[in-house]
Amino acid sequence: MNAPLAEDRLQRILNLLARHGSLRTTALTEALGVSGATTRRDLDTLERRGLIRKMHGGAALASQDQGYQDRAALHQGRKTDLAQTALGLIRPGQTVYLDAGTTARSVAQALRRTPELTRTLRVVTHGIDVAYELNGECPLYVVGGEVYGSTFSLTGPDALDTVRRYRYDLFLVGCTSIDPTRGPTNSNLIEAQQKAAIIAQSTRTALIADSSKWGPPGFATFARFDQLRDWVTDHAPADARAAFEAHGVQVHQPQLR
Amino acid sequence: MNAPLAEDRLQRILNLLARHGSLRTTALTEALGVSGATTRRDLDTLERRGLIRKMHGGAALASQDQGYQDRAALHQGRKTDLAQTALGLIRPGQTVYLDAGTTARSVAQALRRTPELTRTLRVVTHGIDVAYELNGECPLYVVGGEVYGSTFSLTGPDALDTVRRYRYDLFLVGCTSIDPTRGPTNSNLIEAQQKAAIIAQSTRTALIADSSKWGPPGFATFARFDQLRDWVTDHAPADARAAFEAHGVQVHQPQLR
DNA sequence: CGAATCATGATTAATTTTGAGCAATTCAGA
DNA sequence: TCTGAATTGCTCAAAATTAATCATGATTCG
Repeated sequence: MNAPLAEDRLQRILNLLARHGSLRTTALTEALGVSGATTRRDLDTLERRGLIRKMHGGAALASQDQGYQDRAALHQGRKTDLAQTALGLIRPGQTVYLDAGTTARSVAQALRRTPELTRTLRVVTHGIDVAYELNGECPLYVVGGEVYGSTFSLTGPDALDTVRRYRYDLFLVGCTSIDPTRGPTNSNLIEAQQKAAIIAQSTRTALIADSSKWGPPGFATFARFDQLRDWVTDHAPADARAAFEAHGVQVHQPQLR
Repeated sequence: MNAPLAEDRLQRILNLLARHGSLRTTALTEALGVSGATTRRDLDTLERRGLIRKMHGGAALASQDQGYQDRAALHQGRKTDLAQTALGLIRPGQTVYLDAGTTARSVAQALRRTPELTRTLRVVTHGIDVAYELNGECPLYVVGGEVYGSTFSLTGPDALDTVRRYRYDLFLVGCTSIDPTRGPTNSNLIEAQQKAAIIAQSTRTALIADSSKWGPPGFATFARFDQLRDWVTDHAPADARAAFEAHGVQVHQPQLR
């Protein structure tokens, strides 16, 4: 008998989701004729590939292809929770280095919503969009350099130079992916170099990366696990959590809902 | 049967609020068919994501991002003409230093509308908003420094240092006011100092300032008239034009339609 | 052929969501 | 300012959902 292969089943899930927008796990289980465990595993892999968004009770398509802009809002919601959790690491009066990138940007937006804390900070960044968000909220320092197109991030020799001239209490860093054996990586070499330099100047470094970053090997490693003090994520798979905690990294997740 | 997911309920709340502006918690509870406790919890998470504002008895949509767009809309019409005229001074392949401030920002927007020219340029700036506008349009260099609150502008010793390390073909500079006898002025001393430093590194400097700037005495002078090569304005009163041309400054105005 | 790997299903423990009850707070009218 | 009603925040327990572990059969590879 030629039972449907796993890939076919995945495709079927995508089709069902495309038709219905979002579905409960139980509904999918019934439709596919497999066990709930398998359905959930399938949803895991689809989420790893960035094709869907899992939530308690079911899943929805990740791309906003069907004109449902709420998918973007869902994705945004997760990032917001992540950002909010990251705020918990910040103490009043600190000098915080905020990375560039969409994750850092959502942290900046979260900061703007808590002006009591933000006013007491000094924030340093090389992200144009981050600076834009935080303008006027607190003492703000922007590293100079060449703008690297898609990420709104300032890099280059000048940026490295500047970064090395100061010290930071806390570095909130993002990444492209997390290599289970080598640590967080970035697809751009120059940015990775810059992150490494900032880590060297920081008392404490916290990695902010959602669970989809775990697994796929990246290009340039910019930190060993033991250089991190915290990992802020939406969700920590068991193996990931173990890898981090084995190096003494504290794992933080959104608590309330 | 496919019961709606929690996230879908959140989206529904947003849709309802978008239609009605604000709603009582009891009305929402009834509309959603869940308990009051759940409704209140949902409102909590939406507020934590910064999407709504909760108040006693109900909730409303959070005002979206107005600080940004208000400023941009200000003086839009005239500034656009001014910016378009300024583009006439730029030659393909040049390295252009673009000032910070609302005037420079509208020049950046004009540049974005003429990608054929912009692609050939290298732009340097210390304006966060300018960089934000031009991101991805051309090689872009941003000077590092401390953000000076309201103007999105990067200043300070690092900025001065960096500025002095390079040379620019054309400096498009704005100002707070033009003192008829002493030249263009800025209300902020540090910014004035920076402008002066950029002028020293530039082959050609063009002042962009609408006619309302003419007359009122300002605070810190950053250039003498004879250091300018061009004045781009919406309208040049006779005495102003005379003052500029007496020092060999060319005056540019938008051509009347 | 045998060992190792993988996908799957079942079981159990942990987590999340939800609704209800109760005290504290806020609001509106006298 | 006082009072009563409405609203909110909180804790707790029940139900649903998910994660982790293990056993089983299929498949792959040496």
